[in-house]
Amino acid sequence: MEEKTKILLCEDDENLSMLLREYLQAKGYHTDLAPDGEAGYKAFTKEKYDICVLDVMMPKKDGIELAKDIRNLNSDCPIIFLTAKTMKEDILEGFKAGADDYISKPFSMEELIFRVEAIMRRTKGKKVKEKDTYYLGKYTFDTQRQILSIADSQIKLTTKETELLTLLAANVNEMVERNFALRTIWIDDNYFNARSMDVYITKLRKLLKDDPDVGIINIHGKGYKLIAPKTEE
Amino acid sequence: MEEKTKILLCEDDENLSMLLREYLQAKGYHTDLAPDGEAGYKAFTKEKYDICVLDVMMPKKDGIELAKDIRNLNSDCPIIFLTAKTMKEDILEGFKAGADDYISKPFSMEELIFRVEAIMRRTKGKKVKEKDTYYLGKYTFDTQRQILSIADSQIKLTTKETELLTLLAANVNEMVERNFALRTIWIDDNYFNARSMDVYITKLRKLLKDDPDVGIINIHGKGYKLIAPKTEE
DNA sequence: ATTTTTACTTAACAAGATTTAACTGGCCTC
DNA sequence: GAGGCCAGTTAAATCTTGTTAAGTAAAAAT
Repeated sequence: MEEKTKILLCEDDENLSMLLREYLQAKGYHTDLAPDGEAGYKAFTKEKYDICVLDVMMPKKDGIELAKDIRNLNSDCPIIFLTAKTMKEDILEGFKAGADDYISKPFSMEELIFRVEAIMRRTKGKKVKEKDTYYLGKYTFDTQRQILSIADSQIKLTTKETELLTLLAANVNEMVERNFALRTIWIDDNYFNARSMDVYITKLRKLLKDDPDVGIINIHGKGYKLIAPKTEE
Repeated sequence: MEEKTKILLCEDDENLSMLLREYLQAKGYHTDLAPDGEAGYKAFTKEKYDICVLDVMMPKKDGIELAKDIRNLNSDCPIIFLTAKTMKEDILEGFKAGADDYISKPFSMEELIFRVEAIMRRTKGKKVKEKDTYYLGKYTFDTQRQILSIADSQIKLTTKETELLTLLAANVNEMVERNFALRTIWIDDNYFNARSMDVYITKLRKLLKDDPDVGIINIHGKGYKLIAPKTEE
């Protein structure tokens, strides 16, 4: 059996951390949460992780301290910091403490996934399974090239179209919550972004109309579900 | 045994210099530190360096003075300046004193590495272990000779074309941020340079149009991604 | 020394992507 | 079945990217 990549996520904002875990899970990562630096350290000593994502600002022990401690265990586990946007000093401090990368808040979850995968690619070389082509009924959707094809026509999708369709395709025949999609792709789930997402749902529906077995349905008040016939993996 | 590239780093902020050394070391460079211009000069007379990275603002003897002195030893050792972002005058002075390139603070370490490697590529021609030939679908891209070939046609690329394509090729199938590219290649990420980069993206797309599996796609508001089929290493 | 070539930048405009706005209709509750 | 919220659609506005051509400056050639 294939081993899942294991991520240790230290973040004191529980909202955020639950959300991130959910998303990482959907992407096939196993994620353990720690609400502060001390808990993070404890978790790190008990389990073997492939990657650590540490908030810089945390109670009890901040991310920088924690990173140093992790490095002291002479671990070469890659570390990604989450920092507030302006804190250039944090970033420097972070690199000194042995960080591999950092992301400034606010960030979209896609961004996090992207960095995680970039690091896994660099370090492990393998282990990134990251599906990049989905088969949806008669459609083929290449997330790398941002191309949706059916029969012999290829349609180039825009970035947002790709992001949204990727999210839906990663959860075919399962519901994706509106807010989850908004926060994943648009970062903020305010009124206007919600309208914007509506617009993109409309666009995707048009793009997907050539196969009657494929479509996006709305679950009132909850979210959307991409419907497509099951295919062999 | 392969000789390491030797870098002389003159920088009075010890935090920063230690950090840079660590990073350069990780990238396979040997780095000597000097905390001020005089120490830098002394070090330079004693050792042979492949490249000098000088902070402009330093106690005792500033980077400009030091560069002049280094040039007086009729050395052709490449020099990179570190300057504060706003100090346009420094940059002019620096070039007058014989600089090869400069980086404005704050900069990312990737940026520094990239510049160092670009210079090594230009000057030494050798010694950079960094991959110097990329295989992009049916294309072969020789960064040393600045030649892009497909089938039996060879196209000579200009310096800027080469730099941009190298940056993209070094991150195939991954996004390169617009600003990163701008700051790395054009040094400053202002409006006009951004337009200029657009122009070069267009040129590269034209050059790459003979293999449908290769292309540069835009990630709206973020950056570019060079798409190419995966090849065995 | 003058012309020619080359690399690159600036300008101007066209096309594309995304968001905002305005309006329409559906669904859900009471 | 009326009122309120949620979703769908379309078009306009805004912002980003793409393209082409003209402009500039330095290098190379004559």
